[in-house]
Amino acid sequence: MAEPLTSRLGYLLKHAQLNFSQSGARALESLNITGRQLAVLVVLDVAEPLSQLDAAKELGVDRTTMVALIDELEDKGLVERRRSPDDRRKNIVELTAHGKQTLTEGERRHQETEKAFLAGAGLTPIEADLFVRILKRLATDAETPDDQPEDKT
Amino acid sequence: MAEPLTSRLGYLLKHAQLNFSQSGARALESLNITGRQLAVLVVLDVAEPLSQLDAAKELGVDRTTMVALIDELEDKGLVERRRSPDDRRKNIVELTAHGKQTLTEGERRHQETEKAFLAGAGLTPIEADLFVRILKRLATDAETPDDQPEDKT
DNA sequence: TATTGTTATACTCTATAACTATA
DNA sequence: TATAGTTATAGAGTATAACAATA
Repeated sequence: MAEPLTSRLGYLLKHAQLNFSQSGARALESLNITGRQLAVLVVLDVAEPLSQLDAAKELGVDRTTMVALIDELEDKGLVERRRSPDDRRKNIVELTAHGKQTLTEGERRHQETEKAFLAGAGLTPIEADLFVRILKRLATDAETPDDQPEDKT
Repeated sequence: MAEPLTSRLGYLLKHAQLNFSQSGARALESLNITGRQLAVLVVLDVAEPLSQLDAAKELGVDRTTMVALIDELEDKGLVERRRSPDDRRKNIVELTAHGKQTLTEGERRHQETEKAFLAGAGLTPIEADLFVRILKRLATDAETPDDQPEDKT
């Protein structure tokens, strides 16, 4: 009758994401960071150091969430907070030497994981490239027009 | 330096999924069910009615989670529990007439949402089809080989 | 008054442990 | 003893409200 669950787009996106994040977690395990933490390091690794709020906006999370994320990274010695001299309300967050090393190696593993993930599903490089380009459109075209069909039940 | 966040596969999968589930939620809003609840109805709509545990396995959730899901659906009058005569430990869960109507209309809207979502990103039907086939492989090829690279930091 | 970081709190989602009734 | 459903509880993950320091 109804299509099987495994052909539903929502299910597929969710489980593809789950599979990938598990692969990523495995790859980062011995580096002692999570994928989430690596993403924060990526955000923070810019020429002009960011405040916590800037980083939060960049990552698309709340500033209260960013407090906890920075806490974790600081506990591991990967970043350091310091008061901004320009505006003493702000914490400037910068990578430590250890943080930079971890970022470099984490990124290497991340790239490797992406390649392995796409190749592991038997995708040719051309297919993989097409897939990622399509995915990018679906991830960023935030607003599909609101059709809001009539209630016919 | 590092690739921008928006080209990371994990980020793209997560946000594509978020976008889609928001579209789905909007489409189902006036039907008064969530995407999750519709998925449960899909699972339950089979010739041989399922027990709660069977349905949980089918959906890939815990049996305690299924209790709450069935509670919600029963409160809305979409399903009914009855004790299995064969094994009185089991609850057989069946769609009510209202549940069947809701499922039919929900599925119609869901299909419409999928089409709109893929078309909305400017995908041709051929691209959309290819995308879904690739996604299916990525969602189901659960285990990528564990490379577990050396710690080079 | 508004903003940044922080804390306390709450809410969602989900799983584990323990209870009950059945087998 | 084991299984199905249930409840209580706890753990992520994240957000809202309130507070202190600063602007």
